[in-house]
Amino acid sequence: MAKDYDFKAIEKKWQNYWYKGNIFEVTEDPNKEKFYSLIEFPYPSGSGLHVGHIRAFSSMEVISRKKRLQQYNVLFPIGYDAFGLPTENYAIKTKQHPRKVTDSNIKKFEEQLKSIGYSFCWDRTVDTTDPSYYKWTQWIFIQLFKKGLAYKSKTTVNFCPECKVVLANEESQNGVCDRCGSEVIQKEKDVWFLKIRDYAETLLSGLSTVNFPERIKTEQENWIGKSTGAEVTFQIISGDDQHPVVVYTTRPDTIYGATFLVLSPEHPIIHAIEENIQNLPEILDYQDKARHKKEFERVQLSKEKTGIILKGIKAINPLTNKEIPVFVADYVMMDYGTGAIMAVPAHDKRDWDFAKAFGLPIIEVIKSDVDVQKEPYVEKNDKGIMVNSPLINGLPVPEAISKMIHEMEILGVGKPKTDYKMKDWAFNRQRYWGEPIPIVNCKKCGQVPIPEEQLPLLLPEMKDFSPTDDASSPLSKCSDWVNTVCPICGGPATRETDTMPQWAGSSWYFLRYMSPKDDNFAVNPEAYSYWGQVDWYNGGMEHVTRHLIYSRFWNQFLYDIGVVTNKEPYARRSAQGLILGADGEKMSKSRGNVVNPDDVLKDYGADVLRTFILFIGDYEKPAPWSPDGIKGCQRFLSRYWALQDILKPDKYVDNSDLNLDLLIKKVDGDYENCKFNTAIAFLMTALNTIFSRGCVTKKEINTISLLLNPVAPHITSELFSIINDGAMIDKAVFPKYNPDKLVMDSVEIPVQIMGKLRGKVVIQTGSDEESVMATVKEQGLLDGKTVLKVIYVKDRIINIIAK
RNA sequence: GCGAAAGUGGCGGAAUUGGCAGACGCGCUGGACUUAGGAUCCAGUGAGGAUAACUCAUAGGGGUUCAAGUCCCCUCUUUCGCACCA
Repeated sequence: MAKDYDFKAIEKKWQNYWYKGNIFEVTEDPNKEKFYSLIEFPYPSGSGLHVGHIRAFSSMEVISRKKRLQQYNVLFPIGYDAFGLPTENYAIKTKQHPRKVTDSNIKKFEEQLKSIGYSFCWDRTVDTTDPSYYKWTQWIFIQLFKKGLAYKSKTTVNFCPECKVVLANEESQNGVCDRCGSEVIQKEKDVWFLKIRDYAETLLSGLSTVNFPERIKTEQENWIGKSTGAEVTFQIISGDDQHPVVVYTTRPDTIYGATFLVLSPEHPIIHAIEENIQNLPEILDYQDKARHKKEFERVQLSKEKTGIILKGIKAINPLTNKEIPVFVADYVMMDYGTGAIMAVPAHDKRDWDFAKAFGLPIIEVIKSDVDVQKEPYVEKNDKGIMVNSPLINGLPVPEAISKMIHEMEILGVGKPKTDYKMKDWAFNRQRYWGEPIPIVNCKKCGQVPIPEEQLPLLLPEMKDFSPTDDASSPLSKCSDWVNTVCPICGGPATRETDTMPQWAGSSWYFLRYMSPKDDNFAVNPEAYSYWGQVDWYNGGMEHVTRHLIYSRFWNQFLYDIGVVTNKEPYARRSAQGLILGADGEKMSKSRGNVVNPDDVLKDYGADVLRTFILFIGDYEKPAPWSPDGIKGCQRFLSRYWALQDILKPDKYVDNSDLNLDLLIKKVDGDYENCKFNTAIAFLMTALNTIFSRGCVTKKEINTISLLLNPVAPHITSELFSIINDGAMIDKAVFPKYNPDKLVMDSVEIPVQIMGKLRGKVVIQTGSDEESVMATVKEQGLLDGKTVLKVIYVKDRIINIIAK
């Protein structure tokens, strides 16, 4: 009998072999095919690794180890996305420097990751807060600035009074701060933006060139929110003057049904025509109220339409030349389209609600069975036919749209227009622990990027980097650093005191891994030409509309300026599901259902933890942690260990019950498709077969060891070396299956009579219908019935229709 | 409201894409070995039925088919994403 498996000692032994020997480090080797597998690098929080990380990393860990055994040159790097608020807040609270906090957190993460046995290329570790890294984050910002893709503009921003930081729209959904959950308020500020909207089209079209799950593509498409339509100019009559107001519509074909115009409360035209607005005080009051409603409130209170007519003001429908009333209403948003709409109540729910509330005319322009006076008819299938629309009567909607746009162009009142929901990326934060924005403000020269040879622009050393109450950056308190000279004219100038958002460093880290120590390039061109695209990137669904879009944007920009040669950074993307607490709820400290991986490691060891996290369920779906379930994986691995006790020379073993070729095909294929749970289930079944047979061959142990090695590398390394006189499993080759040997000689198939299961017969593989029927009769399954019809699916099933 | 995905034993989940529903694991029941069992091994385990034949079972209802968890129609539920987007 083999000794009990001492996971503590054996896991330590192999980790030493891997990490001291640096065996996962790779160099560009043109003779070997490369494989670049990437995980989302962690934020090194003080609480350390959680089980969610382990699920997220384990998929690419399995793929990386498997690809190495399959003789690929595998780049599987690790790093830390270490700028950010929690570290800074913790540093302030504990009166330490964030640098110190970050370093000790990173150290802890590294120890934990190594104790799980991950096969990262440790020599390539990057840290976004390292000046040698953020030098290049700043460099990319300067390139964006030089191309006019970084600009500063005054806007109202979402401000979290708790974190004292400006938030992007993505970080303040539903009007609450993403981080602390407190209510966001609106504040007027100068804000840096990156013109991601300029890349909306290529971000959209690029999706067709990559292998992302459909749900991820859909989410990104929705986020970008492309719509096509037209801009149409209405003239507003204000006293003796006419003012053009442009509306955006996706349905220019319905313009004959446009019976009123609605302006957003913020629309600038209101100020221009205010002398002719007879009920101006009422309007000003409404504007004021709208301003105090936060954006999310305007959205949430959408049930009731409010608005006020502009008395004394009219607009002209440019197609009918009829006068129509003009309203201001907060259901129209200033930041989408043009901030003004033509309302077509017959065919738009919101316009219809508004028209009903204000007693406005409703004119049907698309034929339907619906009485549009009673409910709006919203066209969905593009099959409607236009009515009451002189220029386009009788046309189906799609043709009506293009004809109408054409007519509008002739009349000079409209033109085609494409719009996007996605807004430019607010790119600054008023915090200390981030990359300083490398721009100097000079009274004479304006905004001047600091010369590239002066990068990195280091964060100044400060004693007190707590946030200010007035929403300006802590860096503004550091006057020595703020006051500088203009790189162009040499005159006095001041530095930008804001820092970049946390998304900055993570937008290009996958490139830095290729040449993490290069001083001359963000990414070394030679290294890039070898590693190129990330072959497979796994991460969370929560990053699909932020990090994944931002980093695609940066990569596309770097492609445009010739830094990289692939337009898309990631060839394939997968996403793991959440690990929930044992109660099926999201893990959280307040619920007390958090599983600490260190405890699991202590009780079961790394291999069991790794196996279980992959066996727990469908990789892409959420799965509750099961404290009992993990025991099944522990038993599985100890049964695997016990294989050595029943090892017999090949000639004494009848192994016709186990098809190794099929096993290889299933396991390999399941790994490639993220079906880790079923891959492990197949290996369990193989062990069940072997143990019920009672003996095992060396070939079987070796095949199973190699198949299982990516999941449980320690125990398989050990057993492989025991069985093979000290040979190293990482020098072995992953097994290949023989396609000719996938089918067994005989197969048992079900026999159905009248569609009901009535028995089973064992047949030679590939038998024809006659011989199967003969077997069926032989076994008396027909019971003297008359056969009317037989449906036989080869090697699968036979169904007999009989009386 | 719009869009997407999903609903299978006590639980996590399988099902070669229309072909034996419940693989694999947990849990549970009985047994063996044990001073002991939160160790290990063996057997059983969807429900009903005399533990037999058989019948019923994949959210509910209808349909297509020799054959439906899988395809079609309707209803319900859940999760996720987007949301006064013009």
